[in-house]
Amino acid sequence: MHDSPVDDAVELLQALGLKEYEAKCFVALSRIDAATARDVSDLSDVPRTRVYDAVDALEDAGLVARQHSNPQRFRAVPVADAAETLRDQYDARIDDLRAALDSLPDAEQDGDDAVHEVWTLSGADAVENRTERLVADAREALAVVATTDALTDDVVAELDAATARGVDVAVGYVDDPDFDDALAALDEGSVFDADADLLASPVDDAGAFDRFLLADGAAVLFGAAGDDPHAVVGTGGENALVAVARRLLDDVPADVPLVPSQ
Amino acid sequence: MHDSPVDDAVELLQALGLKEYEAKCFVALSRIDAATARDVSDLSDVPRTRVYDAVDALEDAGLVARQHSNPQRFRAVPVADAAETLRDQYDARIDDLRAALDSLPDAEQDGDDAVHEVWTLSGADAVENRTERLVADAREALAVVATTDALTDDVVAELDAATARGVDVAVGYVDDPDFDDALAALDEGSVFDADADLLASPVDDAGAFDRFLLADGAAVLFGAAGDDPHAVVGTGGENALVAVARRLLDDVPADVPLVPSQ
DNA sequence: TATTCTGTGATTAACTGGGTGACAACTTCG
DNA sequence: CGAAGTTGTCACCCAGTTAATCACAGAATA
Repeated sequence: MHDSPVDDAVELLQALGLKEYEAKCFVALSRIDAATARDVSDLSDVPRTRVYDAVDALEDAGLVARQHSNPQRFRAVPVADAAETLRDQYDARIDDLRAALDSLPDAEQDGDDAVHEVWTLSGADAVENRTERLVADAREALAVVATTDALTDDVVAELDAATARGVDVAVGYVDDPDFDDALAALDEGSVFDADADLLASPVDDAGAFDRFLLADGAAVLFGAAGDDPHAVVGTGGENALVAVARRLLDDVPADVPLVPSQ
Repeated sequence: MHDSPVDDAVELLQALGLKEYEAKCFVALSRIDAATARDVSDLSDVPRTRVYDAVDALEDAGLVARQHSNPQRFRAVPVADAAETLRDQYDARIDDLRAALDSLPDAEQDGDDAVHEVWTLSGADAVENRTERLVADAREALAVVATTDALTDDVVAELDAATARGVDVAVGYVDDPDFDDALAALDEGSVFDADADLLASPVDDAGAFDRFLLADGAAVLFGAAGDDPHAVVGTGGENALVAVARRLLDDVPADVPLVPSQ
């Protein structure tokens, strides 16, 4: 069963950094035109004496307007404006963060350029971003097998860009009616016939992967969606993962370039 | 004096919801290519035994990749990817929030349509959004006096849209070289010559305002930038603020429509 | 084998946030 | 005007979280 919209909104606001009381007060105020502290308390189960604290914070965050009368009356900013205000604040913080991280003093130590390393990565967004980056960083050859779900617009755009800059892109064909649509933007010549079961076969006991990339014969990525989205990435030509990758692509036509043709 | 970039980044990450240890570990990892728990501890002042907890959380958030060896090695996702991942997560939450708030059950009680009310609003983003909304909601007449800083692209776009839908828009001219540029998109006929000191005069002891809007003779907004960005908004034709508004616009040419011509 | 290091767990202290009550100032109403 | 109720501010307590430290078994290294 599903939570009520009220609880949903409260939880989301808390996830966005508001305290429980603040979230409840804002939701209550969003359901009413204007209200006193008592009204808010009755509608939100927040103790009346604490409504004032919560509303102070909401006012500072730009989410509530206040009428300085006695009794005071509060009003929530319109939903669209509240969402926009929150988005503005987070965008600003993230921009600042980028700047701060970019200007971080380096602390490099051992130039330990290990050639064969295997890393794991968690989270749907992280997998998506890493996938795009791997495509964007490909220099000469790129093989991809992925479900239609994994081929987001952004990924396809990166594949396009890779083709455009001269990378040999080979996208494995998966038996899915939507697959052709997803790749409409790509050159047909770069699509080959992949084993439909390839992605379904369990590589480890965690489950099946939904995408698989091999770039320049040196960087590999296996990505899994599902409850626990994660990816296994391998870097370096000596990597054991590369062997696995080659093996999985056994049935690729001979003219599909999987490694740099140097 | 200013904090170091390291401290800045740590604070920003905490503002974005990370714990202190998580933030410090991520910053440390961002300064180095790959590192063991000990390396991270040395570089971040986080107790070594707690680096593991922190990195677990960072991995779940998609901000850190892990090499499952002994000793384990950790690597921060590239700055651009990290920022993108965080932004994706917040955008998704905010979209969900909008949906939840839109489907909130109403709890209207007293149809207490007070005609003269004065509200205050805090925060630069909230003021900006409220300004845009007031312009967007104008139906017949709109008078604006603002500094060039207050006339953001979005506000000018809204002014444009208002003119396009038949609203009589009157923008007070402020003596600023950039002012003409800011209003290049607007019809020249809608710009009048305002008293340059109008915005500088202290209306209350909080300081000067940087924008002033009067819509349909019924809605008023005074906005102040500076250390404590806030706005005073008045709704309803009977509002005392409207009188103040009219008084401030004494020197407006007679053909500038300040109230609906009904 | 001896020594050092890694990774996990338990434990404590400090802090934050939720929850309750006291109380003076103010409003309202008889 | 006085009584009764409401409002807004504070102080306080308690529980859950998080920072901080220690103990220890297994692994790696010399």
